[in-house]
Amino acid sequence: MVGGLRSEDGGERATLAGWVHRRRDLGGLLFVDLRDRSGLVQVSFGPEWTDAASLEVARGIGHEDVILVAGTIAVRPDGARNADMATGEVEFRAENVEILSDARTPEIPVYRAPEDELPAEELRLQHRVLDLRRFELQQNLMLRHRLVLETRNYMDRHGFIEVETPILTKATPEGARDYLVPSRVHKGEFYALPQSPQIYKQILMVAGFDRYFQIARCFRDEDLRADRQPEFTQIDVEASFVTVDDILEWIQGLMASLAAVAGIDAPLPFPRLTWNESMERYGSDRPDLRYDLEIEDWTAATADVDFGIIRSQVNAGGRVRGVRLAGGASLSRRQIEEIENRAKASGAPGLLWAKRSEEGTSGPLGKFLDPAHADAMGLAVGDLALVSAGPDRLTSPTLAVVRAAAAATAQLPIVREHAWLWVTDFPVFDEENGVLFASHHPFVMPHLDDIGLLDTDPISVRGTAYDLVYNGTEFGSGSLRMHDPELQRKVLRVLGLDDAQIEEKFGFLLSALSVGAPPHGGIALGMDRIVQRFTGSMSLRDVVAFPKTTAARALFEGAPTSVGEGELEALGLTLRSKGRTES
RNA sequence: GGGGCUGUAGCUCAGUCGGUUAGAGUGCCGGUCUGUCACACCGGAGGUCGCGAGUUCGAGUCUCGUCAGCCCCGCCA
Repeated sequence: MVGGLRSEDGGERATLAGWVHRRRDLGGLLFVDLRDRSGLVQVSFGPEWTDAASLEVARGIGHEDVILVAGTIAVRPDGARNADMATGEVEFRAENVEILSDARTPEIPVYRAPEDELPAEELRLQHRVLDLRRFELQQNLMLRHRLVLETRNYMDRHGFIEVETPILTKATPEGARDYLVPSRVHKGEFYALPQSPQIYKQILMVAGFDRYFQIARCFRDEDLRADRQPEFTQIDVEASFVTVDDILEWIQGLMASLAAVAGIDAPLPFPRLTWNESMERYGSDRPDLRYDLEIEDWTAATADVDFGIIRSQVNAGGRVRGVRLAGGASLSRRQIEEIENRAKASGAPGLLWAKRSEEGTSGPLGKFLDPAHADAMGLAVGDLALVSAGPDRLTSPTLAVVRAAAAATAQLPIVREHAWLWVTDFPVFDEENGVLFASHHPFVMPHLDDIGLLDTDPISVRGTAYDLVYNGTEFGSGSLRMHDPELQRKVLRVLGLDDAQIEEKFGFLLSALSVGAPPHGGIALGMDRIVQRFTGSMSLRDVVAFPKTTAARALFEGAPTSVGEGELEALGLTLRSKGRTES
């Protein structure tokens, strides 16, 4: 490993191998920066210590060639040391050299000068083998390895065993589209790739593997984003005879261990908020708590404000809520508009605001306020209130965006650089256009106190579900599960499934739950996302060795591809149309 | 499915109002050089301006379409 050479190693004979990162040919002397994944070291060739034949070979060395050099590690002469280089005290004096592999001129450079831009991502993905030689990607994948290793060690220390579950499986009940794999033996039938090992891990609980985990590959056939890949890796965990507290303690311990590997703070225990509190105070179920800014309820404070929008929304049962930016009155109209635009971009109908100065209050809402109102809202001179009036369903997401945008625009101070949070007691159900659906997945154990509400008011049934949030990103999500097949059946019925559908989709789970199922629960954590955040990468593509593009293509290996008639026929398939331009 | 941005030499980019020979840096090839580390210096090669139509006397530049990459919305319960 070349990157670890130091002056103490001076005088030692050695043989080094690696890639030619950079070369400097001075005529008589020739320098090569030799690279492997540990770093760089300067190899020097000169007539005084390199044999003549090797000197000739060295002249022909090109970028990215793989070479083998034998010689001595030498402390560099005075004035020739490089303080910017970890190995800058030493150099390797090559006595002879062998080119193990001749590289063609690389399509994209591995070496980059300090100011150089990265090549276009399209090219970096096409020539992934070269891009993966980049220092940053090597660091990312090495950290990823250490995090996976620490996960396995931690889970093992806590008595969990890793069990592999199938990749060729049955369509799972998550909401995403499945990747399907045609069966050759059973023509016309398909396997699905797992969106998660959810049902398998529950069945493992019934089978008695009371503490399970898996570094599990999952697949979802949905459109992609910077933080979404069609295949991704979860730390999947399930345990029997446990409480929510047991799981949260194990997992926050795991996160603290992983964070320590990455050199990130994770003080235990992580704070907890119920879903209701989180929505009330931050408008979001994954608030970014790096900065302090909370939503306030100003319905009472504005009860006698004679402003049409407010009165009509409150009369319709809505509330007046908003965030108060201390000193925010200094924001320009343009900055406020920017916040408003971001709120609108995420579906908000509009945003009201009020500034308070020595002269009084101003702004679309401000002009309807008198000093007493401003006092009641806690709005001091110099403050800015950003306000949304309406039903919580609309104002919460709006204010969540406003909160984030305002924090960015007003450059609110970061009060904690690493903000960990548990959000608990997610509702079991959600609804859109009058249709009820499972807000997490349909196996979440409802709170025992709320089971009576299943028939009367399902929307208010709280679940034993929790999310792990780091700096506003959801790292993972879990719950206790229903181990009583009758309760499970009931929830599925509430979701609108009839008995035939329940049998077809969940029969094997219900059957398993009927042979003696222990109470159990677990969580799934997004490994890629954790590595992304820990490395500070902008994209998941920088923490996955061979990622897909946003159109789900693999540019390096060139997938997907069309297949021949013969292969289709063996699978019992015919294509309706060929090629990408027909639909 | 929708919106936006980008596409010029191997790579990173510039290219004026539509104008006749499309440039720079780097890389590549050749040469000089014994302490460089973004080595320096001299010389050279390298272009389907993503692709296809259209407008025009004339298109890298304007219009339409299309492909690819990226970002966002929908979607991912």
